Amino acid sequence: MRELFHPSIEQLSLSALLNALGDPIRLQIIKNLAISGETTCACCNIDLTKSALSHHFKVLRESGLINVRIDGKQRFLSIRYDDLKERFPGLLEAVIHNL
Amino acid sequence: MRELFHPSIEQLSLSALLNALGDPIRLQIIKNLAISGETTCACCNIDLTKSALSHHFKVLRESGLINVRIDGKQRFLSIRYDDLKERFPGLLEAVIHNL
DNA sequence: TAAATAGTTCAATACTATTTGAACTATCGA
DNA sequence: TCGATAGTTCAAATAGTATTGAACTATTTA
Repeated sequence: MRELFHPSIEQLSLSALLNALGDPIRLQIIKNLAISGETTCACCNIDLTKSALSHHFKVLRESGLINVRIDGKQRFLSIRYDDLKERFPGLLEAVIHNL
Repeated sequence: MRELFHPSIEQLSLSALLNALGDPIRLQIIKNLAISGETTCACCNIDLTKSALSHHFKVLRESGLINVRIDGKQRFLSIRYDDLKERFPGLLEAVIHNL
């Protein structure tokens, strides 16, 4: 695996984003990323197997909420603030503000 | 059935709200309510059986997104703007603005 | 009181999501 | 190159959600 799929700004869907956010574990991941900035998958402090975490990262990535940057043997996760702000202004700000 | 359960402001949960919103049909219902104001269940213009619609109304009501007021043989649905604004300021505004 | 109206509930089915552990890929360091 | 590290993918199990039609409740109107 070299490149990971990330939806373009035009491909973002409101219901897919809300659906991805509507899970307590994924919301916790977003909260951690909002606090810590870019981090690796392992830095999420969530008590789940790594394959279950990988599943949630995939849902977040494919919905457009996060960017996954591959660097060596690690993947760095970050919230796609600018893209989300452009497509759905105010939405992510409101969610994060209410975490 | 005389009284319907509606969660109090303190009982509202962000992930339950986002989960309720993260479904295209329920988002369409919210859109219709945002445009039309209070309406009956039958006024949703959604091509689903009435039992399926009833299910979605229940999810929206139990998550705290809508209020259901019984009046005679009809139920009038409306968005709980004020309660949501108090508990999660900016959230619903952002969603509705991006519908 | 009988029929119509508005919606809920139930049981069954189908579909979708979550979780786990094992096997896998890719990269880095010794 | 060997082993460790970081994470993905797969198959299988489980759990949860959505949909339908039929039966039901409550209310209104004739």
